[in-house]
Amino acid sequence: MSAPRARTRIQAKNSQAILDAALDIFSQYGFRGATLDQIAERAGLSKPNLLYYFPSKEAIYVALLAGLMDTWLAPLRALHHDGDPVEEILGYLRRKLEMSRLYPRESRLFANEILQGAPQILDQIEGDLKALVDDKAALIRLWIAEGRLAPVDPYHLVFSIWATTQHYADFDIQVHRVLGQEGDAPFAEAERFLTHLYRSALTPNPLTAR
Amino acid sequence: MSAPRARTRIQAKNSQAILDAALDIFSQYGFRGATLDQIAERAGLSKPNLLYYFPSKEAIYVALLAGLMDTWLAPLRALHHDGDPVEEILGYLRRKLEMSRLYPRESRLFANEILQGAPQILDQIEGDLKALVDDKAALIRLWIAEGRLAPVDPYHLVFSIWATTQHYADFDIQVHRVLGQEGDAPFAEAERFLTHLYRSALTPNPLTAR
DNA sequence: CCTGCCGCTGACCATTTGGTCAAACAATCA
DNA sequence: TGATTGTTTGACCAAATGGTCAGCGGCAGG
Repeated sequence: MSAPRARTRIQAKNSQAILDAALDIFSQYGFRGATLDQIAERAGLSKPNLLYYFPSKEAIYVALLAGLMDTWLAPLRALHHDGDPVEEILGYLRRKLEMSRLYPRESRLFANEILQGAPQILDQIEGDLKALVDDKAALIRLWIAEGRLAPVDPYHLVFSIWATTQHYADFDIQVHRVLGQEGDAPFAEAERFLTHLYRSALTPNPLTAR
Repeated sequence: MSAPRARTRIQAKNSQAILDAALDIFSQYGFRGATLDQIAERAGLSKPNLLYYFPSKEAIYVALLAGLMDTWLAPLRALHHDGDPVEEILGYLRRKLEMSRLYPRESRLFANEILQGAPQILDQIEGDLKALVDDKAALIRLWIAEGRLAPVDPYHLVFSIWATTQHYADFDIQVHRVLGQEGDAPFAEAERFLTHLYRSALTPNPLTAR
């Protein structure tokens, strides 16, 4: 997802391989549960060679998280005042679900980081993330005041979209086993269900609209 | 949540203290990331003393998970055919949210286990869990066929309830920081929001009902 | 009060783990 | 080609980690 700054071809290739392998391992076991040996083996490199490219285990982890937040918030940033409010939010829902489908490891990495108390990204949560959500919450309140959206708590609306979409990445094992399915089929079904869910709840009631 | 079988008072007290401490640690760091020293310190016992009560780290972890699944599924089991379908599902939603409020550590332990590939509970997921969801999905389909519930995919309805309710336990740090609140206030707000969300989506439309 | 078991501990052990380093090896460029 | 820079590795290290064990103290029942 994020390409590291590199001077030579070999550097670009190997540090990318390291980050990719580290994403596999960290997203599954969390920072503490992952080992450099696991990452090195998955990357096809020796452990000392890993540490030639990154100074420490934590540096790899931080490098992964560094680029993640921006990418992760891009779908919400794209929520704009123009257009129909309900369709705007449904578009956000679709983009977020697509993120879960395309980048499940990143979603799990994020989940693991938060479960462990968000030691690395707490300031980003209180800073960028909170600011962005505050901003979009104000927009949603505006839409509600205009009668173009049913009156709902904008923060919990956003939380519920995060929860439902990331669930398909973070708990995909459970989803697949319960459904008895494999592959991306659940995502298409989820999109249909969630679209109905949010369209019902967000469409303003014409009988009570002013 | 689950009391271990014990013969003496001291056994009961200490193994309970161990399980309580282990729940703290495992739910935050996952199985691999947790250490016996952490658990021993939190339990106020020495590490050899831990291993006097449990034969291994894994045994503690398994003991925690063993009782969890039943408790975790109790709210869904309580979904019955009697009563109004919409209110039944809203009741399930409320019970599940209450579980997140009262037992956030258990929720995180479960989340961590699934993130790591559910090595210990995969068979329970494919067995008990799937069977229960299949059963309740059939009930929901019945309600839909009777026109007493809007037509929705029952599996993804359940998934979305899991996702939205467990989110407030698993991601509570994020929720609290974004809201700038502390304590249980988010749960009350979430209940209001989610009630509206699901009531809107599940109430059958009288215009299209047959 | 003494005997035997339960509870507990310090010392110890093997393995794993994050990390270092000197030296070997490969690529590049003047 | 030779000098320089970039890349890789085997050997090694200290700390952390899961686990063992002999023994000691205390409490309980006879």
